[in-house]
Amino acid sequence: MQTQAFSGKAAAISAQDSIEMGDVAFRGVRMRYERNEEIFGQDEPAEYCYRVLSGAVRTMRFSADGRRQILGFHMAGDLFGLELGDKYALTAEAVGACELVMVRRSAIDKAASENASVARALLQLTSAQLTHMREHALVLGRKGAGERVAAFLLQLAGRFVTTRELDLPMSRADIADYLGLTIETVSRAFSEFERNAAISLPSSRHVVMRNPVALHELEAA
Amino acid sequence: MQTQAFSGKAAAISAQDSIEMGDVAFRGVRMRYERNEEIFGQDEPAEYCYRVLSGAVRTMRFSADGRRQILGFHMAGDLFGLELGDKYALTAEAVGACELVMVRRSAIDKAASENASVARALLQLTSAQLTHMREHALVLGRKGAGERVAAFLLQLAGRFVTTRELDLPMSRADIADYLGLTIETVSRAFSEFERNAAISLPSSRHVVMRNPVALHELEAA
DNA sequence: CGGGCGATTGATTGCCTTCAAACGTGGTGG
DNA sequence: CCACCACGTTTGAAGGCAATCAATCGCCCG
Repeated sequence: MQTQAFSGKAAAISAQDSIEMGDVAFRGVRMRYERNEEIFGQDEPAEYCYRVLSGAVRTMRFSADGRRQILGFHMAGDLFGLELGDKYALTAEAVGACELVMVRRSAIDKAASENASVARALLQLTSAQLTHMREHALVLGRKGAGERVAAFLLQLAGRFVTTRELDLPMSRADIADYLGLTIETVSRAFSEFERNAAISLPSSRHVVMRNPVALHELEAA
Repeated sequence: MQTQAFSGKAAAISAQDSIEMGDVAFRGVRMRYERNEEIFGQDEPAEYCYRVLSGAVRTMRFSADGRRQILGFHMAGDLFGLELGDKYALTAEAVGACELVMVRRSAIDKAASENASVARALLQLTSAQLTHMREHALVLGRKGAGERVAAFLLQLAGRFVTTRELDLPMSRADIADYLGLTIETVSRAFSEFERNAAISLPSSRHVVMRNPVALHELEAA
């Protein structure tokens, strides 16, 4: 097994190619995926777990007749593909070109059964995802179109505005399938926010938060 | 600490008042709650974890302006209130009169850090909830009213129809807030299913699956 | 028998989707 | 280097589905 002790910044250089969980850093393989390339598919054997180095990844589920629901976007630093079962429960694709580290799940599973801090980190990650999905269920079940888009922007901005600039790695179609809307409705919401001076859109993928307070109000409307 | 070794059916009688996680059975206190009574509220300190003995419990989140999203229903045997943080992330209420067992979270946390099987059971539970929320996100984001109600009935029926009879512990309002719909729309869907001979409704809380295949078709429409 | 609450049904409204067209931009080949 | 094409985005118009508003029904309990 390729695990090794990990001690803070001392391992910073090699950490680039590893995934840290609790006390353990798992050395992995660096991979590059191109725009819209599939990383793994639902029901495939779940052999690997991934961390994003650069770019963005979307995870999603499909309904029987092909409708797509995006469940999350994963950016630099985020882990995904951590399933408990032996098959992936969802599909992952590269939003744009991206670099990932992949680590064998068997290594992580083994470590988790031997090392409590790894087990705890696993639980923490799963629990964080659960919290995110619960919040998202509230958005999908009980919010209008404008509120959903505002919530999305604020979520991407890290909820507390440090920089007011925001680069969207994903298309309007991705945003729509994440928010349970259509491309057109998402686009109209952006346009409306621009008219309200809540944001400005120098380009379709670049958002400037002109008035974050207004966005917060739009979210809870 | 009130944990004790648990060895299968030998402990069946006392298991009534305990919660089993992995190798360990946590002895708890039996509680009774009346219809609509709050069991715990969002942001309250998360002191206890619960198991349902009888009746049903709903867990939910509220938006800033008070709209309610029910995240799950918990029936006999189900656990709820297992949070990682020190506060509950959601609110739990009794759907109808119900009996619960409650166990101190501190006991479970301690056991989890000492016993890998408990830690694993915790992860398994959290992961199952995550899977459920993902599926629910697909329903909320991408399905029409009829499909949502059909999916709800099939989910309650355990997805594979053993008995065709179904007793709904919850009101139309609860179903509506679970599915992101209104009471009226849920009611209309039930009526429509009855007209289609997919179900019959001897009373508003009692559903007979007359044609499960039709329901499956309605779900994916 | 009367009161109250949950459920059903009907009529209308409104929001989001659908359908359709135009716009802009980035990339490619002439 | 420019023209053109493709694709993502925006905008407009019309339609549909679920929400809202409103009234009645039915049942449980007092």
